[in-house]
Amino acid sequence: MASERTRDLTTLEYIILGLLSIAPQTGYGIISVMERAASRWSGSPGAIYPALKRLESQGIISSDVDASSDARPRRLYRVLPPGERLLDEWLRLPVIRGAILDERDLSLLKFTFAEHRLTVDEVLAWLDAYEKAVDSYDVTQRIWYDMRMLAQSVHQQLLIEATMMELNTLRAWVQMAQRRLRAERDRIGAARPARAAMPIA
Amino acid sequence: MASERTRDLTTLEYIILGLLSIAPQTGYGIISVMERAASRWSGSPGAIYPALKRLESQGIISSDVDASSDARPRRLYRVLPPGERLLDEWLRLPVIRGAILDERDLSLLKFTFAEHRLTVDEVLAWLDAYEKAVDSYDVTQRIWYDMRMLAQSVHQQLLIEATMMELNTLRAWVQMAQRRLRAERDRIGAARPARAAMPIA
DNA sequence: ATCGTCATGTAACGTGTTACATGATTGT
DNA sequence: ACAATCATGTAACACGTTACATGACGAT
Repeated sequence: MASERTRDLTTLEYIILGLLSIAPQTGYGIISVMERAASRWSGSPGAIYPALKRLESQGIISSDVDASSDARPRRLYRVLPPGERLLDEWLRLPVIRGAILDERDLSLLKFTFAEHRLTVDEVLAWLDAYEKAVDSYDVTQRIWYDMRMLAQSVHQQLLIEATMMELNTLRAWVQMAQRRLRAERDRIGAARPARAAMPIA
Repeated sequence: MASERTRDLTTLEYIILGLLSIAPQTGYGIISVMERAASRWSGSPGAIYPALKRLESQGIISSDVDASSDARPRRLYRVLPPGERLLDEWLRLPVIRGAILDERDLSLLKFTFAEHRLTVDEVLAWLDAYEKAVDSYDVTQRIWYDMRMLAQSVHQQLLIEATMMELNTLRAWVQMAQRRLRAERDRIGAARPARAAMPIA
C-alpha cells in the first residue's frame, strides 16, 4: 500500500506528471520526449527511473506491464487521482513577482500541460496573475543594478534594455493569449479543459 | 600548494569567478549580491562557502584576511591567473544552437562579466555567434512539436508563437548590441576591456 | 550476423538545499 | 538593551549527472 503523504515534488517530478497526464507512458518514452525537447530539464535515465519509483511508491502514479501488444512487454505509467490533484495545484500556482524571467520556460511548460488539465477560465485566471506579475516586476531587483555601476556603460544599458524588451514581449504574449482564449471560450463556451488527453500514440 | 589540475567548473563557480573578477569580495558579499539578484542561481551559504573552498584549494582563487579597516577582519577572495583564464574561456564559449532560450539568463550574465574581461572585438565575436545560433535555431526541436498534437489548438499556436516572439526579441537585441558596440569601438577604438574592474565598494 | 533502437535499470559521485549554529558589530 | 545586519561556517539529505550494464527486438 502506497503512503498517502504528499510533499512538494521536484520540478522533474511535476514535468513527469504533466507528461503522463497527456498520455500514459513508459520510462523510456518520457526520456525520449525530454531529450528531444532540448529544454533545461534533460531527463537522463538515472533521474527518470528513480523519480518514477518515488512517485509510484507514494501513490501518485501507478504502473502496469502492457502485455496487450505482441511486442516485448513494457511498463506503462499513468497518473492516479492524488497525482492529478498535485499536478493541478502546481499548474494553478501563479508565477511569482521576481521570478517571471527566470521561470519563463517553466511557465510555458505549465501552459502546455494546462491545456489538458485546467478549464479555460482557470487558464485565464493564471494568465491574469501572470500579467500582473509582469506589470509589477521591479527591474531594480536585477543583478546589474545591485552592482552599482556608477556610469551607465554601453554594456549596462544593453543589459537593462534586454530586460525591458523581454518584459514587453512577455506582456504582449500574455495579452494575446488572453484575447485568443477569451474568443475561444466565447465560441466554444467550454467550462472544462479545452482538449481531452490523447491516447498513447 | 594548490593543485594545478583544471576541470570544468559548475555554473555557480563560474558566477563566483565572474563576481570576483569585478571586485574582490567576501563570501557574505557574494551571497548578498546573488540573493538580491533574484536569479535562478540562489547562492545559499551552504553552496557558496564550500564552492569558495573548492576554488581556493585548486589555486583558482585566493583569499586573505582583510585587516586594513578598523572593522572586524573578514576574508577577501580574489581571482588568480588560472581563474582568469578559466573565466575568460567560459565567457568566450558561444551559445549552442539548441539552447539559446534555455541559456538566456546565463548569456546575459556572461555579457555582464564580459564587460570587464573581454575586448570589444571578442564580445562582438561572441554576439556574432549568438546571432547565428538564433538564426539557425530549429523550432521543430521544441517539446510541443514532439508531442505530435494533431490539430493545432489555440494552446499549441500560442506556444509556438511564444517561441517566435522570443526569438525575434533576442535577434533584435543582439543586432542592437552589435550596432552599439561597434559604434563604441569606433568612437573609443578600444582593443581591451571596455571598463576596468572597479575597486571594492 | 550485426547494428541500431527499444527498454530498464544501478552505482558512485558531487553538488545544491535546508536548517542550524555561532558570534561580532552597528544602529536605535 | 535589543534588533538587525555582518560574517562564517557545518551537517544531513536528496537529487541529478555520468557512466555503466544488460538484453530483447527489428532491420539489413
